[in-house]
Amino acid sequence: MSTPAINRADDYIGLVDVNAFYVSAERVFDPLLIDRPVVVLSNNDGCCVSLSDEAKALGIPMGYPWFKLQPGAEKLGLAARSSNYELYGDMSSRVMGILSRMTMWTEVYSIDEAFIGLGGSLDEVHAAAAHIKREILRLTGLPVCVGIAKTKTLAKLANQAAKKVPELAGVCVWDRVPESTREQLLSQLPVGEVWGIGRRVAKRLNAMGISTIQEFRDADQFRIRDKFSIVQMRTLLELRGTPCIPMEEERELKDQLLFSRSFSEPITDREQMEQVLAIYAQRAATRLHRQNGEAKVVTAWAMTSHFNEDQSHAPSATVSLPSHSADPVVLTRASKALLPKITPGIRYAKAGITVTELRPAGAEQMLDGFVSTQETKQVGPLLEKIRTEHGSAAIGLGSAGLREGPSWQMRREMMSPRYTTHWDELLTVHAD
DNA sequence: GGGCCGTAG
DNA sequence: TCTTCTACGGCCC
Repeated sequence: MSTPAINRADDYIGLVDVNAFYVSAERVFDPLLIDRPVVVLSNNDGCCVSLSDEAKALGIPMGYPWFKLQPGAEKLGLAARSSNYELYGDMSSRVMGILSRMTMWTEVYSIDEAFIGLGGSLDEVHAAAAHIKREILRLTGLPVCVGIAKTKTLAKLANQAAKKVPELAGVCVWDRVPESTREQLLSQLPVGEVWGIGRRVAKRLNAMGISTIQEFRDADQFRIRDKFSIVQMRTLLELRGTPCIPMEEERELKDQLLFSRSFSEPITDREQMEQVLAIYAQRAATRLHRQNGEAKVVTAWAMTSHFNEDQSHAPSATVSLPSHSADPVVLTRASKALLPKITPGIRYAKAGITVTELRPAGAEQMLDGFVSTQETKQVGPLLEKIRTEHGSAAIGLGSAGLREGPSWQMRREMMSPRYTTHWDELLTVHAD
């Protein structure tokens, strides 16, 4: 990614985002899902994380639990898919690739969103965005909307307008909208709709008499900073058109890496928790290794369900390793520090492994004094190679080397094939 | 620096 | 049947 050295008057920020990304990705490969209400479910088939417009029209809210929908799904004509992250990840890279070829710069913000840099007059910028939208649809089959403005926060807002106002046809250049229309919009939209203003802050703002975006933008910036934080003041200034949120440099290595999963049924004893931690630590090690990183600190944690208030327990154990490592053996051993803190009988709903103080693998290797035997033997890379070639269930260390899927393993009962990344799951087209 | 909170998608 | 997962920044002590 390259960053413009200066902000010129004809530099604009675009926010491109795929409409109902997971549902749209499923529809590319299964056209029977088009024009139907469709939801994509979270891990464990727990709740809806992506909804088609038709599903939204049925009144299904984001995050609604699937077990409550399932009984009536057929009658509603509602289709569901388990989330297929391999497919979405691959589709996402295709979209990001197109964006980076068609724009001055691209900052990938999430799996389905990117900020882009565009230059020129308002009309030129609008034409460029419309072209980008058409190209993404042509090359990937995915529908996107584009919002364009002088700041990230306003580009986000413009993107929402592009989605909601049919006349805009999916592209909204904020400064091209008549001022009276913009002001009317800002005076109607609740302040919580702004990027960066969440539920808590919105509630506190409301209590101060600030309920619309317009009222927030016109509030005293220093009062906002004092009552909240610098973050909210930046948001306010961005709404006034002053860029305060810079482009993020693409980082080779993140600050932390976390692997966590909810269980399909609660875990109540230490043996099962030990198995889970072994598997999770190995998954964390695999990801760390794939990112070419190693960690100094490992935290293993577990928690009961939020919906189980009377028995709430959230133990965690942090271990500082003698030296940086991405070795599954080392991470697994460290994660066992949690076990003594597990109370038998408590119903744990979720566990996770967080690794922090990351650095690129091999950095300062010579200064480390010694390298562990497992690392010398390259156990991690070997495990990963076997998993890649024979599937992730093929091999595991210690308690993780289980043949049968344990009872707490996650449910993914309605998963689509990995059409774009596995030869044996390619889409078959029948012509008859 | 660690723990917690809030936010985002 | 009982509610996702990952990452970051800021505040506070």
